[in-house]
Amino acid sequence: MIDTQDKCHSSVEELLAEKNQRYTTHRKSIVRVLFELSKPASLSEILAVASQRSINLPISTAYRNLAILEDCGVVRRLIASEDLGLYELAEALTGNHHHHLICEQCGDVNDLSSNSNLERALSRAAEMVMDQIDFQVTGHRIDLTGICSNCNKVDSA
Amino acid sequence: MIDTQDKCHSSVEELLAEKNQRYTTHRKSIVRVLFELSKPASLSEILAVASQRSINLPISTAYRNLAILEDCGVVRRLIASEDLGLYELAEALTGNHHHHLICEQCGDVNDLSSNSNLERALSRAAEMVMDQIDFQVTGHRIDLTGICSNCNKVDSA
DNA sequence: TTTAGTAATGAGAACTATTCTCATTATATG
DNA sequence: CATATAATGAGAATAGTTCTCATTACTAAA
Repeated sequence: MIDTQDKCHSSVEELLAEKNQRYTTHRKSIVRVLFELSKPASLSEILAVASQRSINLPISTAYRNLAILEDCGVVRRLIASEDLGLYELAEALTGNHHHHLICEQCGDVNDLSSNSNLERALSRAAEMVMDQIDFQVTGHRIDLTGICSNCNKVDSA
Repeated sequence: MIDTQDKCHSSVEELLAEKNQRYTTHRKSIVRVLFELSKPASLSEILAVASQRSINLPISTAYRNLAILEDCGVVRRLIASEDLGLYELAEALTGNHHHHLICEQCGDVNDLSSNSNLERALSRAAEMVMDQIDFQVTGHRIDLTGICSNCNKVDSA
């Protein structure tokens, strides 16, 4: 489990090097933002945080780099929101296996660290599936959907 | 559990009526296609099947009706594909609680009927989550990701 | 340190799924 | 039958994302 940003950056550097990619300033900025947010973020959120730090990150560069980082196993692009790509650091990088809490009202997505009971149940389920059908399971996604604390407050107000 | 298309159509009619919506020919065609495919389908797949039956379903009408059907609880729009909306009949309509097998290679999505072990584990997990954090869980999504039989064949060929 | 050669950048065009607009057509109701 | 409302369909508009291409920044060899 990667716990400091320094360790994170050096791991990223290795992953990029494996694919002959440079760890440029822009790429480092993106990883830094994702590390510090520690929740899935949309492109505009990433740009906003960068902008707060006077980092000018052009849209096309940001998308291109996110795609490259994804290809190198640094970033994962989630499929969780209706019409927005959300990005987070890959589990293979952080070592933090987790799932997501998705608010059905505002679309906000937050991490939910997994627990061993749930994971055991899922592995069993995956095995059952593999036995029964012709599909090679390599991973799973679990999202819990509902109403986040913010939206709950707004509703009752 | 709805097992015949006739039952399905009458349930849909009721659901629409609750919201003062008519069960028009187009809407019936969409429901029919989704019922018969019995797997999540993109708009273009839906249109293709309709077209095979000489049903001319304009894009704008199809989207509009899918949105209305979703609003009435007839259809569910999945978030499972990178850049395509996928539609299926809602579980509340069919009574068939299931999850999805998503092929990471071709993006194809298929149904996976759930089983009680898995569901029990998930409800427990949901309860644990609710206790620990401020998030009101109302549902869950589980996708198993991997390689579908088709892509497996192609790879080994 | 120069010099290629290659990689990354940035601005804006292009693309694509989806939604919107609005005039026309169909349907239901008094 | 008349009128109000709903649904339709063609195409414009929108928005997230990707592509293009000229420019700039690195890197490595001479």
